[in-house]
Amino acid sequence: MPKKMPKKKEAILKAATVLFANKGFTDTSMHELSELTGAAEGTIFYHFKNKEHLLLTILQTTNESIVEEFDRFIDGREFKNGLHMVEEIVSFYLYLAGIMEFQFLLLQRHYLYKFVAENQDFRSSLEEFYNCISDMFEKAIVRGQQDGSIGNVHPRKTALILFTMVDGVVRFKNFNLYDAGALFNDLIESCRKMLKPDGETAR
Amino acid sequence: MPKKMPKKKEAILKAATVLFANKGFTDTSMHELSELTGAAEGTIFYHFKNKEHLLLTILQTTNESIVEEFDRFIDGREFKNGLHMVEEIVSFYLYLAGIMEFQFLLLQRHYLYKFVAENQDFRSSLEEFYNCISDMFEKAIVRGQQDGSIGNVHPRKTALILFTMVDGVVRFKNFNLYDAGALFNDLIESCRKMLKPDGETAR
DNA sequence: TAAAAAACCGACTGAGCGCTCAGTCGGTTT
DNA sequence: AAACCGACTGAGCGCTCAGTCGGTTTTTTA
Repeated sequence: MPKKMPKKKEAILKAATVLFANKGFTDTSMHELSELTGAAEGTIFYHFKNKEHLLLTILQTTNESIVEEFDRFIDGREFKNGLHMVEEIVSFYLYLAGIMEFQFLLLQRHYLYKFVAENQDFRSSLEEFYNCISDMFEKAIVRGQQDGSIGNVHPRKTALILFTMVDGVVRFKNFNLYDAGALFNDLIESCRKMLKPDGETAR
Repeated sequence: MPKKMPKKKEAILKAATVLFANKGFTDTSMHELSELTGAAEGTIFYHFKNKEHLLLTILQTTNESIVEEFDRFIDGREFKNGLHMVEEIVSFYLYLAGIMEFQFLLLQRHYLYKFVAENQDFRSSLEEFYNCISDMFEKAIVRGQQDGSIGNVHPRKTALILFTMVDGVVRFKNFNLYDAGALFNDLIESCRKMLKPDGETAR
């Protein structure tokens, strides 16, 4: 983790994350960013060579901190079986999406994909995030199939479906359509039923 | 359905739908739109009083045609039971999201929510769309619980989870992350398992 | 077929944008 | 005490944008 960062630089990164997530890239002006942080416009360009590079920096730090959070989560925990691990990943994803609201919102915004299509650095960061999540689900499913807590499903495809599910719930929450919390129990229950071995009775 | 529309007006609506969906609202310029349609910039403002009103018109026609498609789909079909109906709705949603790619992409773009928050007309259109889909799922679930094809789940909440699932898959497809088609069979199978009555053996 | 109405045109405007740059300032090194 | 440093400043430049306006062409109507 990079420490010792100039005050203004840190303030700019923080404010820009919120603005880029809420208002979008083009709809956020450097002037607005300068007013909000108390930094002069020139200061922003002193720290970041241009607007796009500011976004890239935000995307990279966001990706790093999310991947790091998940690594720490997986390492520091014992899961009694694969199914339980899936459930915990879902919970933790929703938890993180709550406390890192703006970062997750940013990752879902479609304008990122213009940059991803044109810039390798953007692509790398975003791919790492997506792979991190889907690999985690896949590992949990494979483990569950070994210990018998999960039935005979296609690990990769089912991992992707789980990912789209939690991602969809987060999107609904970010769009202020529905409260993710209210759906939590039913979501976990749905996952259990989706994954449980054939012929078993639901809990 | 409004017929008899001036040639250029129709061309503008069509092109703007694609541009607003792919590039976003702010990143689409009226000049670009004028070049692409062969209409002069003045013509655009002759038909639509400003850029925002052009977007609103697109949102309204999009919403109307999607709701209409679903109404026709539900009316013109017999479902052998509630579960089957859920499966068919999921299929049809994915089918529509394929042939109306840009309209669905537009509906998912986050910048819409700035307008929704500030403008009642935007809000009405978007709410109608979301209610149409979730109500349909809910009705199918309730019917399934009556005919015994669906187990004891919370109808509304489960409807929302189904919605977030298909919506999530469409988003992954629109982001070019994964192919929705490759996930189709596993998605339907997941829905079946999620919904099936307790104690039954999977097919 | 002439008049009226609707559709269309494109040069133009001024506000706002990203970004530059010459320069200030307090602290460290030489 | 001179030289150098990174952090920061804000006026200003070149340019793009949404929206306007006075005029022309096409279509409808009487």
